[in-house]
Amino acid sequence: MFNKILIVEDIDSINIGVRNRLSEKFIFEIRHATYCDEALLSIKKAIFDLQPFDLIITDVTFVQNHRESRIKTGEALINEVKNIQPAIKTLIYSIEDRPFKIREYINGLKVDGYVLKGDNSSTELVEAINNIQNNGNYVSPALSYSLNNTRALEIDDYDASLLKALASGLSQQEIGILFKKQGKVPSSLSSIEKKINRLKDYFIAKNTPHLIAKAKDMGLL
Amino acid sequence: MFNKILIVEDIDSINIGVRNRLSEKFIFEIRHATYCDEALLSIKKAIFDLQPFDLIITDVTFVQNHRESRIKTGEALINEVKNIQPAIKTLIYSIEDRPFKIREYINGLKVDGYVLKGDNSSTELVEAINNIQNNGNYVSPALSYSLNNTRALEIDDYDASLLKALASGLSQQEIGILFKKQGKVPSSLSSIEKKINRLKDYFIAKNTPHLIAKAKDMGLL
DNA sequence: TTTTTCCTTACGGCAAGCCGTAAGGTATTT
DNA sequence: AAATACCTTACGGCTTGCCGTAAGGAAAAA
Repeated sequence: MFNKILIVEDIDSINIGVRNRLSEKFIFEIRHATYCDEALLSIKKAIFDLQPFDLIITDVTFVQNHRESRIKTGEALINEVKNIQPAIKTLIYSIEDRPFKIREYINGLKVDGYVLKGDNSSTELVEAINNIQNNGNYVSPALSYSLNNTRALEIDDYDASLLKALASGLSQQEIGILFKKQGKVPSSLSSIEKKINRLKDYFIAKNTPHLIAKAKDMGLL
Repeated sequence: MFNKILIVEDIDSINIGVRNRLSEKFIFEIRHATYCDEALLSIKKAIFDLQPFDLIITDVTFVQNHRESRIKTGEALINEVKNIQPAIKTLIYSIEDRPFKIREYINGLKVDGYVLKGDNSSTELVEAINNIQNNGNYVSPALSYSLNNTRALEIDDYDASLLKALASGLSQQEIGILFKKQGKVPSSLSSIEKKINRLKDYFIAKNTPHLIAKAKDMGLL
């Protein structure tokens, strides 16, 4: 059973709503932080006080406001938190529904739960916490379909950096030079042409600007 | 004084949070809808019952879920609501912070208030409602700076459709043909080249893919 | 009205991107 | 070990985009 959890969320309305619901359903202590640096500090202090958090619930995106936070995203926060407390359970509570991103969180970040903010999300949150308490996982039902759909999966690391290079204004030649420097292969002009062509086929894009627009729309950039 | 308000918001946590706060501070009746079609229906019914809403508080973006809603955005909702009840007060409560968009809402849509979701937003919401009750306006302080900043203002209608055409994969020639057909001027290949060039200067973009990426980032596409 | 300025259009040379073909290399299959 | 398939690279011709110059036309200033 959890004794203490931390919610990281910068929208106060959500904070109030979540706290309300969770304190109806659970008896653990609920703390919250409105930005990532504050969250990390709380985690550290809790460890020092020998009363560590059992679970951290965090959003991924935070609005940049007056107070500068070193850690900008929930993703970075989870990484840092796991460095100092590897056994902590993690749950992402976000509106982000792009499969590509969520796969990153689940497979790369190894979060225990992913709840999509929506019209039933506080109920899902309760269910997710119950699962995680029993060492299980949870992913919002609305996402299971798109996660099993393989479409975005076929874009690999190479393709991603190629798109990124194009979006940052590099010419095909410059990309070749960059990739050679980075030891990325293939790096010849010819191969880069071919790779871009494959991407255009894949996204059904008529030319490079079109490709960039589509990649942006799909959240790959 | 307001007697009855409607909140349109599809994230339940926010709904709970906002309701909580507003019912502490005000005595008016609070209803809510989780999607736009439901909201419009409530507005119509309230008029029919001779107990119309005084204020509608709505988000702009809604996640597309199982139940299909004809009206997809808060923007469209406000338009339709004002058609049937022109005197109703309107307030947008959203995370959208791109100046270009917000100008549209305030100048085009003539909303009475715009509150940015953030770590102090429920307090702002209270202040905004107080202002609007006295026939005033309200815009979140965090936005006043970027709204007065003229940068994005210099992009006119022509530029916008040019960017859109590029993002949809048209070649410069094709754009010329399209513009001729639409009676848009200038439409010559040469002028289109020049206009694109101006945009690249403006956005400090090295080439067209780069331009599209930047335009997307700034929310112009 | 005349002058000036700004905008649109046309053209030509050069660079970048596009596309097909072909050769060499590497990994996999048999 | 040989054969096959796949990937990387190279090259040439063609199209598109890029950039400067220049001429014609419309609106604004004098």
